[in-house]
Amino acid sequence: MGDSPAMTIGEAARVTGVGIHTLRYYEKQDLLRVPRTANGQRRFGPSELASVRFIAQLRKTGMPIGTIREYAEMVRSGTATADASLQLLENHRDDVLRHLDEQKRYLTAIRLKIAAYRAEIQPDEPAGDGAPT
Amino acid sequence: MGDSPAMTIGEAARVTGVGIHTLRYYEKQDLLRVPRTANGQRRFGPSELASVRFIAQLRKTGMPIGTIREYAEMVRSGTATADASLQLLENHRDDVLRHLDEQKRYLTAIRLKIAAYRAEIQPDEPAGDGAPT
DNA sequence: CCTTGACCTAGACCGCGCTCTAGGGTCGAT
DNA sequence: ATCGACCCTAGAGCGCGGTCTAGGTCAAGG
Repeated sequence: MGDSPAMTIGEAARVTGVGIHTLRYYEKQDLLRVPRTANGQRRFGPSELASVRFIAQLRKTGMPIGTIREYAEMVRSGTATADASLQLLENHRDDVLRHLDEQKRYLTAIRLKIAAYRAEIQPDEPAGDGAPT
Repeated sequence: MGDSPAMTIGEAARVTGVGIHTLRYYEKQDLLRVPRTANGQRRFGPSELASVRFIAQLRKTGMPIGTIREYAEMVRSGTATADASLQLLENHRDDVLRHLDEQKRYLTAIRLKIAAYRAEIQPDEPAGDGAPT
C-alpha cells in the first residue's frame, strides 16, 4: 500500500488528492497518459503519480488546461522540443512571479483599507489580538 | 474630463478598466449602487468609482461575488455592522496571505523543476541571460 | 428631420474546469 | 451464485463570472 508501483485510479486519487473524475478528465484532455491492465483499468505507477502531482501544481498556479497540454506534448516528444518545454515553464514561472507581486500590492491596499476602517469606527486603540495588520 | 464628479458608465469603464457590461453586472448583483439621472442613466461620482476600484481589487484577490455582496450590504448598513465588515475584510486579508504562501511554495517547486530540466538537457552551463532562476 | 452614438433593460450565451450520471464490466469474498 | 466494491466510457450538467444581443430611448449635430 502507498506508492507501490501500480495503483488503481482510486488509490492514485487518494495519494495525490486529485479526485477520480478529475484524473480521468486530465487523461482525456491529454495532459497525462496512463497505462492499462489487460481488462482496461488504469494503473498509476510512480511516474504517472509524479505527472499528476506536477499537473496539479501547474493548475493551482493558474496554468490553463490547454497550456498544460502543450507542455505535456512537448515533454513527450523528447529532446527535440526540450528547449520549448523549458521555455514554457520559465514563462509560467514569470507569470506566477507577476501574479505574486500583484497580489502583494492588493494585499497592502486591503490592509490600508482595514486600517482606515478601524480608525474610523473606533478612534481609540485597545490592545488588539496580535494578528498581523 | 477625467474624475469630474459624475461620469457616464462608459467613462467609468475607461477610468477603472472594468468594462461596461461588468459594471452593470456588478450593480445588478448589488455589489454597488449607482445613482441615476432624470432619464435613467447611471452617473458614477468619486465614491462610486472608489467602490468599483475596491470591488475590482477584491475580485482580483479571489473574493467571490457573493462575499463582496455581503460586505457591501454590511457597509451600507453603517456602524451597526461595522465590526462584521471589518471582520470580513480581515478574513480576506488572511485568505490572500495564505494564497500568497501557497503560491510561493509552488513557485519554488517550479523553479526546481526548471533547474532539474536544464541540468538534464544541457549538462554544461553557458552564461545564461541573467533572468531569475 | 434624421442620423449617430451613447445609454437603457431583460435575458441569452459563453468558456473554463470540473463533477456527476447512466449503463455496464470485473473481481474477490461469502 | 450473488453481493459489494471497485473499475470503465460517453456524455450531460453545473457553478462561476462575466460577456453579448435584441430591442428600445434619448440628445446633439448636420
